[in-house]
Amino acid sequence: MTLPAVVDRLPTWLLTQAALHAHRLVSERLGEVGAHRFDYRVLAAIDQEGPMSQAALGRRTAIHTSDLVSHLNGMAERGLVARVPDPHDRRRNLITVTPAGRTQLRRLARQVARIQDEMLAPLVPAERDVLVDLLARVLEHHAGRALPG
Amino acid sequence: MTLPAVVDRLPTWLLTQAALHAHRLVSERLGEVGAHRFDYRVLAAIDQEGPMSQAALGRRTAIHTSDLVSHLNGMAERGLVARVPDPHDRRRNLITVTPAGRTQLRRLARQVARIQDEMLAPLVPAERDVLVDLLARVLEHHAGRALPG
DNA sequence: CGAATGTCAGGTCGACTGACATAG
DNA sequence: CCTATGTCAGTCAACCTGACATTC
Repeated sequence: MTLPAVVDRLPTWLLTQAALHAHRLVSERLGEVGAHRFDYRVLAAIDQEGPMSQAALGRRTAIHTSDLVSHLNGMAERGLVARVPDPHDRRRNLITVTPAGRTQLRRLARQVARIQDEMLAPLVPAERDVLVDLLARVLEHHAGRALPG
Repeated sequence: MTLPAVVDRLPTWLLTQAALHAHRLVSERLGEVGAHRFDYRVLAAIDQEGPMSQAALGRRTAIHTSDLVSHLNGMAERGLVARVPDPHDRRRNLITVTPAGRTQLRRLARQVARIQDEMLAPLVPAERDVLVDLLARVLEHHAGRALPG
């Protein structure tokens, strides 16, 4: 492939292009095990922090509330999560992970680890850490503003 | 904002999130000067390498040919580029930059530089170089495969 | 009252596919 | 004949907006 020399070293370009590849990889590899991109984020968030409302889950996972609704429908149909009414706040559903969801989470965690390795194949471990640190700092800087929803 | 702790250090997550911010920044800041995201890529590519066919331009800029058609329509209407028939290959249009296009290119180059600075604000120059290097290597590794079109 | 929650209907934009006529 | 080019119509997935009823 002929890379656009013009723009070759532009951070915003490199980021969006790398993210495109990352996105494709994740979608493909998770699709191979019958999962959607969002499944891992959702399962891991609840597994780690316990059942929470859809609004809280959306904030945690940066999935827009309106998208979360239909995706939780799908995950509930596949038996991965369940909605239980919050006894203390009747507006809320507490989203819980089913046993099948926990099994799937373990499988996805392995798959996700493989995906990271594939994504960063050309970098040695120390370089991967550096990349992650730099990206995390950039992200933290921008996280304050402009998270709509 | 509450960042998703689960996924906090996952490269693919960090990349897609950072790219989201980058994308927003670029679209907003270029919109402010009446330009589309693609304008800079297109103008810079031709300015740097001379007039070329739409197919070649698409390869250079990683803009899909079918999208390029309509965007070039817009840029032509705005007087930034012109299509001239290639005398040696009657299938081709050679895309050329008009004087107005060159003026706009200079303006956009300045704006793009500002955007990079805003994007990488928390990093010192040496760190920015490291980030760019790492991303470029990752991208080069993935560039071989899966560039559809 | 004002604010948060879950739901839905829909809009926009970017990446992509498929078809086609024309030319090499 | 097979391939490349330019064009168009249209799909698909993400991200986002706006509205609404319910509950706090």
